[in-house]
Amino acid sequence: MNNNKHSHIIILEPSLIIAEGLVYLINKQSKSFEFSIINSLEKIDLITTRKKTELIIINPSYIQNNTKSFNNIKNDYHQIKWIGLIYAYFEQELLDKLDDIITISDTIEVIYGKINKLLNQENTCNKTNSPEILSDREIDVLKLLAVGLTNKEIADKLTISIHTVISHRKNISQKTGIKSVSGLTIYAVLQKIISTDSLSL
Amino acid sequence: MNNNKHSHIIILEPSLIIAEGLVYLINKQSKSFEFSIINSLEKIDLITTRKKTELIIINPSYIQNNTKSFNNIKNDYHQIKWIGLIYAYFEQELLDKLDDIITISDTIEVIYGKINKLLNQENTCNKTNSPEILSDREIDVLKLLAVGLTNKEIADKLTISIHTVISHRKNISQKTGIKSVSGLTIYAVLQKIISTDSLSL
DNA sequence: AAACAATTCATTATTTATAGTGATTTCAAA
DNA sequence: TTTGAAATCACTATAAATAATGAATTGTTT
Repeated sequence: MNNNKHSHIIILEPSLIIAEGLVYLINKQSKSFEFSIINSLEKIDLITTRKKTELIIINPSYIQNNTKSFNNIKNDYHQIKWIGLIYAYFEQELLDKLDDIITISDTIEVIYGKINKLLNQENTCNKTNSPEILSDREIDVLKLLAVGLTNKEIADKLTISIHTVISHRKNISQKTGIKSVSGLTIYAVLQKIISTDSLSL
Repeated sequence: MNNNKHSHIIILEPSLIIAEGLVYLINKQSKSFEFSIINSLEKIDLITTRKKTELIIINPSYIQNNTKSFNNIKNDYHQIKWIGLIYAYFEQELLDKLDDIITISDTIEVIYGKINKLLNQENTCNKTNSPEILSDREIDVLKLLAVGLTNKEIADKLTISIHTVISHRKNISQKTGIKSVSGLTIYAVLQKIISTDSLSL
């Protein structure tokens, strides 16, 4: 168990609902943490200069568009542990950059356990087995396909032409050997490219 | 503005983080609400018998697999308003059953505004399109659809005409509120109508 | 007997998806 | 520097799915 008084945790999460809910629940488990809720990677610097931060709980979307900044911060502050807070689908490659992952469906016990585990360990790198057959863009397309969008809708969403979407789908089907939408959907679920959390339970 | 003291709100959301975060933020705006956080449709009955509920904030996944229960509750308690709390993709048909929608990215001002708007209006009924469980034949069709067969192939397999298959599919989509093949596939998986083993790779 | 749900089949018009074949640009690895 | 993968876009022709309406038959249930 973590005995440090007032370990400092930064929460980087766009939804205030989620951020405050997390703070509330962790506080209910233990008063030994101090929190800063922020909404951009850049603000990490401001906070860490004033206060030693031990853990950052981050919505991976902040990394998605700022991989460079993220890597810089990670290099600057080796001691900081990173936990991904996820409630949508993210590429496995993205999640691999983090030390651990929690989801909004996790019980507070699980979350609290993971936090303490990270704060009390020196180093544990995790590597995962991602098939990596599909390219980034193909995964983008597959994600949208698997939630029911048509080619046209996917094109609009990704701001590319429908021809490109069709092209990607051709490649996806070739690479995976799966032609049907239903097959690709199940593939996406099994590969954790999409989540059924939203539908289950 | 809502002047009722202690309006009662039920929150039906699997993620405690989100539920508690929502309560925290709404409370910060106004102390005039009382909350019950629950995790199944069935518990609505228990609570509403003891306390008059005016609003239910619900994660639509609870409806997806229990459309029947949902409709029953909606019929039993006409006065209750429903707000969907979404952070994943849901079919529009599903969301149409609700009076309004908030997302976890919404600011508390937006959320608070929507709650008050609903609580202060007398009636804005939106009709429900009575969905029921699928018939035997519809399940036959869904099974084959969910493993990737085309309508024509399904027709051949069931030795019926393609018109009949299309007819069944129309009914399936109406009953479930799910139009896309991928959505129906996930539905079939979650309903254990098919197993992911059949297509695993 | 009347009402109803389930199953079956049909037509027409329109929208989407698929198959096949190219092509250009960019960027990283050999 | 050549090679190749990734991402982008295009054209043609065909196949498949959907929407809107309609209807006949067989069973149950009331």
